[in-house]
Amino acid sequence: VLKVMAELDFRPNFFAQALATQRSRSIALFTQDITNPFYPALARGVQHGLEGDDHALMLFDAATGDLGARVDVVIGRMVDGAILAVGDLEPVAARLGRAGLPVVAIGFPPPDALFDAVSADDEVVAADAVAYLHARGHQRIALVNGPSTAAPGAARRMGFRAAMARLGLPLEPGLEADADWTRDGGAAAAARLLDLPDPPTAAFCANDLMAIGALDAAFTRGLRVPEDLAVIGVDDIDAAGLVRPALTTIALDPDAMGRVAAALLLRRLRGDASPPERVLIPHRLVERESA
Amino acid sequence: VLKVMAELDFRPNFFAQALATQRSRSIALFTQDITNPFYPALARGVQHGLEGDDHALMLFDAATGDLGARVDVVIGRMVDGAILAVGDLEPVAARLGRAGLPVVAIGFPPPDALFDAVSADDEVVAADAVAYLHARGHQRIALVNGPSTAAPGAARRMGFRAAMARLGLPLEPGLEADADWTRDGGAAAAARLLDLPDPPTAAFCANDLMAIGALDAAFTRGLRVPEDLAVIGVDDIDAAGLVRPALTTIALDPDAMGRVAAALLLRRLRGDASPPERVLIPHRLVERESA
DNA sequence: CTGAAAGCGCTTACAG
DNA sequence: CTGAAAGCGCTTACAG
Repeated sequence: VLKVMAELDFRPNFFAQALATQRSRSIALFTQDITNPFYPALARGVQHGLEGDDHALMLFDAATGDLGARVDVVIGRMVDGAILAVGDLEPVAARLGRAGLPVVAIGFPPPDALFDAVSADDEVVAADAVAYLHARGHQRIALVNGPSTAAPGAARRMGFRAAMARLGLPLEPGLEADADWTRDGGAAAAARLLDLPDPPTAAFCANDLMAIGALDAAFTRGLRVPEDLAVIGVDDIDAAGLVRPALTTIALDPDAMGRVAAALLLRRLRGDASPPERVLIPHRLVERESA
Repeated sequence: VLKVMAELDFRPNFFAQALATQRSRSIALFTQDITNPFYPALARGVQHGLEGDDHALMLFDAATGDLGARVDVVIGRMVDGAILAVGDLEPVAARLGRAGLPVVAIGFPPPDALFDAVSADDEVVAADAVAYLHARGHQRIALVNGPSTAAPGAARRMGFRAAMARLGLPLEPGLEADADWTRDGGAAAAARLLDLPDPPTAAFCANDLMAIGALDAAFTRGLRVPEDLAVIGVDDIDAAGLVRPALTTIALDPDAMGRVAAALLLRRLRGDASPPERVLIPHRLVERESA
């Protein structure tokens, strides 16, 4: 029988199997913006974490179309669990949770969240950036953040403010700008900051794409980096080392995040029901030329 | 009834539905290396092409683990069709085709292929690059290619050789190197070329990542680009405009490729059985500093 | 037009 | 240990 199966290249019907067993042996990764190199790196990490296990990984990118609708596709047991690397994770986590799917978040969930989470220690990331800039003599430090209503923007803003206060630096609302994590958005936000009557001398940009945008804005104004404006980013994507001046940034570790997230999810799929865990992945400052 | 359904947040069981209807309303995109920015851009294009249609997109990345195994997951009607953006598409297309799944390839399939394909006109891409380098006075032009056994490496090599012959330029086997489409691979291949007794003065690199690697190799040898070595890439990823010197390259149009691929696949899913189509997406040369 | 039944292709608990 | 039956949750063709 087995021989004939092999000969005919027989493949069990996936849906019949899944319907009968009530499990699909696959998991979903929801990604905020696959076009941001951080996310492919994260996806790679998840794949690494899944090696030696027969769960398949499906990637769903949020940026186009309605995230809610994409999530609904996945519910109804299309996957056994999900990893969420999206900005606004509350509503989608709730949706998934209601459907009984285990979820692990990449990012900083609220303290009462019922799911596992892995992230950088985003407040410390921001604080490290501010401390570095301060050590270089900067007083007027701006924040170019992602939406600060959602993780990780919220945590990075908290860390920024706490560090500024701790160092006795001025905390002006006008020196904080929310953008959308993209290069263009970062350029627009930095442009607004630079056009202020009393502009900042340094900017902490909450990701590298926005930091590169800040470089763009400085260049179009004929400002030198880091002399006229120091900029520091977060992520350490490949482009950070390619751009001129090369970007000083805080390197996260998407591979580790992905691996850990996969391991946590696999543990839940094995039935583990221990309390939600939160694991913090170390970061490090990479000093280059822009600050 | 509908009200109660909405209240209970009822969601039909996906597998039961798929088993009964024999279709999943979702399609797969297989990607060679999601870490190469070309592929996220392509994925975006496919998503755009799927807008207004209720097919869900699942992304499977080939680079980690066994591609064959990933494909098998998808067979058994987990998806209704697949878009293949992988180097070695023959075997996986055959596998999918045997299972009765419509397939469209991104890339250059053999003339007798039974599936739709969309790609750049890769031979012309290579020829344009060679012609540009020749117009700049170069005679000894090297090729840093991806594996030339698979599309699009095969087509780009053909175009390279044809153009060299047409222009009466020397075609030395030693001036052709196969790498693996990565930055490191490109650097290693360029290093070998530069260490030749009579090294090339220009290199056509079949993608930007390898071209950036060629820049790396030139720099570690203290060579100036483009004076000592001119380099031209293909793709026009974001990094091409970021690196110094900025990369002269041939811009492909992954968004258009993705859209067209989606449209072709959707047409097949609607039952269209016309002969396989091959659509070529226009490219254009972007002149920057490296050549 | 409505409603009960058969069927999609598996797995698993159970009778023999 | 083997094999026939029931069940997973839908859809669809068909009888009423």
